[in-house]
Amino acid sequence: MQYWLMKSEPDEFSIDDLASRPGQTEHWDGVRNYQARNMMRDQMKVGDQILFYHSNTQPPGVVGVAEVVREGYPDHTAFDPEDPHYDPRSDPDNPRWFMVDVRFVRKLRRVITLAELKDRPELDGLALVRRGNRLSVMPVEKRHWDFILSLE
DNA sequence: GCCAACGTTGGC
DNA sequence: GCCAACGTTGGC
Repeated sequence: MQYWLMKSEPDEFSIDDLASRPGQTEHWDGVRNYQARNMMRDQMKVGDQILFYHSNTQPPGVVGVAEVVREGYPDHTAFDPEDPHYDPRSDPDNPRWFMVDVRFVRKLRRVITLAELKDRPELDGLALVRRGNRLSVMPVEKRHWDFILSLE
């Protein structure tokens, strides 16, 4: 089993939105970055655990846990001209963008803020706290996962 | 709202 | 294949 961190802007899709979806499950659509796509298409497996991170909010930080319930499949929002994530270069016969389905596991008792995570030498090497990191999907080592949740 | 970092695009 | 221009992310 592997561990991941996924970013979402709470104004767009928050941990509470996930918890209130039917089956507490939603597809993670709209990712338009090749590195993130490759991870969702090739590496994320059913049962993998996810840190749910709120970005572009005050304060940014880890707010909950989710898990993968369906492995990579084409992101249909890329085919829909009405969708804000429409990409005419993605073809149903040769899809460019992929997504996974994730299910709510739990909310943390408190937000573990980015500022706290940056302060911790134990998290050196965590992709999230590397300078300039903009990936919206990234792997998390188990030792980092355990440490982050120990801060709760 | 600013802007640094970084990914993508497209002319050459 | 290089790289300048441009767009986006996301913290602050």
